[in-house]
Amino acid sequence: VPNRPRLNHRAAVAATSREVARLAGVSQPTVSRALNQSPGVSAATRQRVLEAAQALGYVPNEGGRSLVTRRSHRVGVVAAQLGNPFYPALVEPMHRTLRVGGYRTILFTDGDDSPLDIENLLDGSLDGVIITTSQLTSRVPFELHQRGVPYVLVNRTVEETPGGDSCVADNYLGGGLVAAMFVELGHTRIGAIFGPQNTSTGRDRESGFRDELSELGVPLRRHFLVRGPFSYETGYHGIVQLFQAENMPTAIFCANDAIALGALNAAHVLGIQVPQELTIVGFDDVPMAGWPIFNLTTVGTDLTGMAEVGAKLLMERIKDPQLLPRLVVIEPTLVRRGSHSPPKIQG
Amino acid sequence: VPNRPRLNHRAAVAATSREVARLAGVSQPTVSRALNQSPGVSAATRQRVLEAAQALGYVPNEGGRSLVTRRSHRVGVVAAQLGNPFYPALVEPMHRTLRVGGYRTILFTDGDDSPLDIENLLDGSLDGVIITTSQLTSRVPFELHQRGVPYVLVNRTVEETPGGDSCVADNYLGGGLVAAMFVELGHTRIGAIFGPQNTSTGRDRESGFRDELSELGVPLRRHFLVRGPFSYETGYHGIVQLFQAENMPTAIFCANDAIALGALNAAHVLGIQVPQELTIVGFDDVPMAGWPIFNLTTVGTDLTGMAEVGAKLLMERIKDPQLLPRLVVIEPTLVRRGSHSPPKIQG
DNA sequence: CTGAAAGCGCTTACAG
DNA sequence: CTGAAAGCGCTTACAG
Repeated sequence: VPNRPRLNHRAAVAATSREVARLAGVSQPTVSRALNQSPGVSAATRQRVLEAAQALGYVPNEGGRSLVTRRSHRVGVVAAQLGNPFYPALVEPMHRTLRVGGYRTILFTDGDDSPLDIENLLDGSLDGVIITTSQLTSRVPFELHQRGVPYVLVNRTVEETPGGDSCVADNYLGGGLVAAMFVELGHTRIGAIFGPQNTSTGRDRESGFRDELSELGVPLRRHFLVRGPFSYETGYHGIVQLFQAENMPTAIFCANDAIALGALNAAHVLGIQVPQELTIVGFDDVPMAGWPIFNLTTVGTDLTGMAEVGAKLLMERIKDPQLLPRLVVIEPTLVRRGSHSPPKIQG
Repeated sequence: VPNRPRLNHRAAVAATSREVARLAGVSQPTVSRALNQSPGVSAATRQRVLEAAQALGYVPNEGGRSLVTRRSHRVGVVAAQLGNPFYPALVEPMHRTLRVGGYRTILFTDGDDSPLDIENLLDGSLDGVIITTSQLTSRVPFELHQRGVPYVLVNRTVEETPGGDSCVADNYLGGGLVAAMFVELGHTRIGAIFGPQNTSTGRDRESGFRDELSELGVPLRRHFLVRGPFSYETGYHGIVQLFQAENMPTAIFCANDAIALGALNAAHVLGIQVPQELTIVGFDDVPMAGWPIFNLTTVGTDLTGMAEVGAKLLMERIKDPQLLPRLVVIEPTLVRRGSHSPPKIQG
């Protein structure tokens, strides 16, 4: 007798609807109908099919199903480094909302080091896409539209967004709120650590801040300015750089909370008292901003709400791709915590 | 003349290989062969096909392809709340490694509020699964094995892991390292905020800590103990609770960094000086632990390395499902930063 | 080197 | 109410 491979050495394989059908003594399409609650299946048949499916541990193959239904129940979410607390704060409620709506989240990252490969979004495996990161000149929305993939921009706008929705905070207004508070507190030596100018958030927060400051007649000095990516490191090195000069600002606007957290840490290292010696204000109000150790004054944009709205916009658009483009703007609010104060009286 | 819908009002549709074939003047299978670098396609034909594909913006439909190849190039990663800094630190390098290997990451969350639905992992849409969260008694590995889905456990062990790999830190040893340091520093009033006992990390870190302490003859007092989920809140409330009593510990072991960060924040609020009045030590060495403001002494487990190894184990197993189960254990190291010191001399 | 055929696992008209 | 047929978009033997 020749050796036969033992059964348990074979890789287990998934049962198909055909095998369920054989076990239940029905045809394969009947299995499909019974399991999908289709009308016109006798209770007895459905019962037998359910039992057979149960016995075989049957789970319908999503590939086969989506090929014919043209629905994958998967949504792509494009984010940047998850290490930036902004993204978990946004992706998590998005993921939750999508799941409740019956969609799974496929995470794509779009970093400076490894840019997003658009083809990954176009292979028919996604019912829609949420983009939370993209440069103003990105062609991704255009490509998605061309291929008929519903999409929504969250926290970003792009020059050309044909046939897609967006959900953003009024970043221009938010920047202005910070400027107004700085002036109200009596600051005159005002600096900023701005974000990238090729993103809508970077650009709008900056111009809102600048415009309001100039409106109020307070200058923003050139040598109190730093610019960099939306990251902890930008804030950290920004402070180090600004405080190497002899002339130093008393208030700094950070274009997002990641930058502000880096700034707070640098201030800690340099022995700069916040807020007594230096006011630091961020933008986004990520959960960490509320931690007592940071107690960061920041501009809140209801990230959870923004994520939920974004997810809902997308699910609606998936249901009805003909919807006209919609734009939801979230009103930012100043969250006054403990990292701001009037400037110290100077000698 | 009746109204005809305008073309640009029709939803754009993805081009198929058949349309590429027609445009290139070849048969549909030839398109497949040309685009997949299959041998035996003339250079001229390949060229024509590539041009036609380009012109139509053709991207092969992944559903159709994976149905026949039985490869989806997708890997499921099961994580808990991304708000816990541990998960981004783990998921990000995993995602990167998988992408380099040609796999996309599908993120699944498994929270206490909404537990993972195993069926989502079994519908044939995943080439493999990485599990970073699961209770000791979880049946997920067993189910995956039964359905022939390759899987790897990262940072977790489970009682029964047939046919899967795991990559974990030596949590027992790590717990012991902390105990030894506490004793070496001269602490006698030692407390801990432990994690869940139904997880391997919670259990092993606890028993390693306890065993080493008892080995060294230093008691771990019952009323210096708190237990809870691996979260910021557990640490925060743990400290608040421990410092309500008149008798207080001088050193506290936190079962992970999220707990330790919560503890540091509570100490800040209560005006407890760290490390002068209280030593706090964490576990994991997430990036934030190194931030100057926290400067957390912790047990490092090379999260990036663990993630990368986990991803590689899985990709190897996908290639060869017959591989015998492998276990990679990562040696933990004490990362001595600034949140520990000898106890203050007590009156 | 290329085309005609078969089939992956489903769902959905179409008959009966 | 249920089965036989067709087909979603691909890849892969099989002929030629």
